[in-house]
Amino acid sequence: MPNPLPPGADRADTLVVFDFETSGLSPDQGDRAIEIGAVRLVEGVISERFQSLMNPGRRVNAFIQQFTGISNAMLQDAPPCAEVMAAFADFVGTDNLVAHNASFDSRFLGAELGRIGRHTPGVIACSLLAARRIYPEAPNHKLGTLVRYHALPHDNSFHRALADAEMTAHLWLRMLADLQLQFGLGAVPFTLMQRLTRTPRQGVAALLTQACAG
DNA sequence: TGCCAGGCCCTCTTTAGGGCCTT
Repeated sequence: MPNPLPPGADRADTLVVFDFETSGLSPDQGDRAIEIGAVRLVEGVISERFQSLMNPGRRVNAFIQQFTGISNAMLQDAPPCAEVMAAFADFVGTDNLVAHNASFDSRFLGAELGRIGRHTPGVIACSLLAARRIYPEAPNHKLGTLVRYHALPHDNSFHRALADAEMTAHLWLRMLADLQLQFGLGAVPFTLMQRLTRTPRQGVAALLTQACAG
């Protein structure tokens, strides 16, 4: 179901978590999206899923095919990027967004939507930056490591867009739950998570304590 | 498991360098 909350509702558990598979690391170097996966969270529950391969109009290299399991044959039969991204923009609507290492996914989101004259008005938060602050003791902050570290649900389908988006959503919800438990917060505001990811590590406890008191 | 880039973040820093993350 679409987000039923009024526009502007400040909840970190109601948004769209998304992930791209791409032909490389930089849209500025000609790399394109080849798959997008997303889940909509509504008050902490996955209510909708979005997934599609997309044909970038060029072949992807052997490394990407091996890394993602997405072959050129699969992409040849996929709808074009423009069609998929238009549908994704409609799916997102005005919701806020979350991605793991959002600086990467937001660059591709902006590049692909820019090609079709669309944009998503919501703000993008980063689960990687949040995890570095909430779990500084983790072995590292790769998505797969954090999923295993917290024994979060997964089906071993790493590096596919929908699977990674679902794992990111579970990680995000786990972080919200841990903050609620540790600091006695109610529903965690999205704006608080944004501030968290911009706060130096040594200032995180003070920020959350202040949020709890306020 | 690498390269391509770019933002974040730590430190043997700030007039910089390099590791971590993403595909």
